[in-house]
Amino acid sequence: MSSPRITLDRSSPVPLYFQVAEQLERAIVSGEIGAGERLENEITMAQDLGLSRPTMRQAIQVLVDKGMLVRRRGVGTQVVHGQVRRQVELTSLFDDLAAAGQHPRTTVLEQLLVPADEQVAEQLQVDLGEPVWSLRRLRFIAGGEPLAVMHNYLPSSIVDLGDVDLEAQGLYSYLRDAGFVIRVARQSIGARGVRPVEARLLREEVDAPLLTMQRTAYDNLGRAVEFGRHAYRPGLYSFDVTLVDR
Amino acid sequence: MSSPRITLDRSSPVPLYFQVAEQLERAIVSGEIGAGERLENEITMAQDLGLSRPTMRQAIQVLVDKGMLVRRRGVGTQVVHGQVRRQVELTSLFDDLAAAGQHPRTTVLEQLLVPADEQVAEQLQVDLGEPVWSLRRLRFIAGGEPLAVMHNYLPSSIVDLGDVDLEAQGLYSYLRDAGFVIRVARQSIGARGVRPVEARLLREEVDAPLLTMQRTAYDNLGRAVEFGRHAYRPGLYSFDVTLVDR
DNA sequence: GAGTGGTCTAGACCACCGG
DNA sequence: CGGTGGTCTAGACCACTCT
Repeated sequence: MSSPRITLDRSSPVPLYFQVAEQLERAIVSGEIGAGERLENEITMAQDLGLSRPTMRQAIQVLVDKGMLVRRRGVGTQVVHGQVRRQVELTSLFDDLAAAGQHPRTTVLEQLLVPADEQVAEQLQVDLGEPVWSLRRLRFIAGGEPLAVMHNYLPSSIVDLGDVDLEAQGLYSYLRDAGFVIRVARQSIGARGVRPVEARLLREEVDAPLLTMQRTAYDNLGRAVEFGRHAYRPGLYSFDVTLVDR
Repeated sequence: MSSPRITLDRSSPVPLYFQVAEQLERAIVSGEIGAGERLENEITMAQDLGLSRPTMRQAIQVLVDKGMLVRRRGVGTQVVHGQVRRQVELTSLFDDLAAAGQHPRTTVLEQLLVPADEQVAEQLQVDLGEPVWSLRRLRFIAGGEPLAVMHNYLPSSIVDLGDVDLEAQGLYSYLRDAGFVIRVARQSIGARGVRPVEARLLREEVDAPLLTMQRTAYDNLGRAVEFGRHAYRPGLYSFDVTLVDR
């Protein structure tokens, strides 16, 4: 039965439930609360912190959703076994790698307006043939090895990529700066053989397998903001997903 | 501004927030509430249904977590654009396909106790060399085409696979029947070239790309129940994931 | 300023689990 | 049976967005 020390700052703009969730998460990843260990019950924890029970529950729910805690009615809440993996999050590969301490380099191969093909039109909810930004980039990891070919499409009606330097910053980072709040993304992950052009860019053999990802991202207005077709070298990248039953 | 008709059954054991979420989801999927359309505000909806606002919020939150709704403070709640895709859920491939109306056939290639190798021992939290169930299966889609080679490992200390017919039912279905409640699973999705044995089983060319998935599943006690290394034919299968920022 | 979602409180009753 | 999480109520104040 574990009860890590948690401190609250009621003058902070950070919500109380989030402060609690953050500190609980730190206690779990640091090992202060070990795998399989049980937490103090919700009501006691709430009282100890001077919080109401719903607020305490909200804090715990955050970690349940991350797959770090498991609740059982009548029994209690405990830490899931197994090492904690970093989650796939709503960032581009650039931010992903930057966060992981890598220093990714990017080459822009193409950045221009093209007419939307059928799939792009459908995904971005624009008319067939309507001009959309086409952005093809080659991404390298720290050592200079090519990692991925990324092809993004953005509706020209809501984004202007004309003057943006996407070798200096990631696409998602730019979109955030431009005021887009990405809330939802739908990804489909598959595999296929490398194509000749890609083989040259990625320095792969013919017949090499590639990991592919298609993604459509939506902002907080529900609009499709970006659609991408990407190909990764499978030795250098994989997608980690945590599924939680609720 | 849309307000679908929702009926509540207060005598039902199904939670009220869930009844609301279900009916809202149906209204969205069916198109009764169109993409981009705004919902009535939380307080009004709650009053109309005779619910408290927190309960109404909980119902909406379910659909926000599924990536179907987007909330904006000061503005409202609206339906995300784009067609709704079926989610990856905590079921085995068998259940997945069965639910999709396919009738998968399965051949068990191997079902015996083996000593845990390093990766299995780590994932299942058992000692190196400890006996674990090794289950190798070949899965076919309706037409008889081979779809995937699946290799699962289960700790013999908590599961007994000695007498189980896993050609008749899926692994996850069996685990549920045996009292295991799978709550969390961590998956890693990648790609690689087909191996000779697999090529024969899956009727693929040499050098064909395969989609791979490793998964460790945990039950509601936080214990690792199953670890699997699987390979899929990419033309026949892909992983669809919805990411939601919260 | 009016309207929205975001957070928080202080209770209540219930369903389920274990001893 | 006692203890736990699951659900639900009826409010409150705040932050943000739009007009």
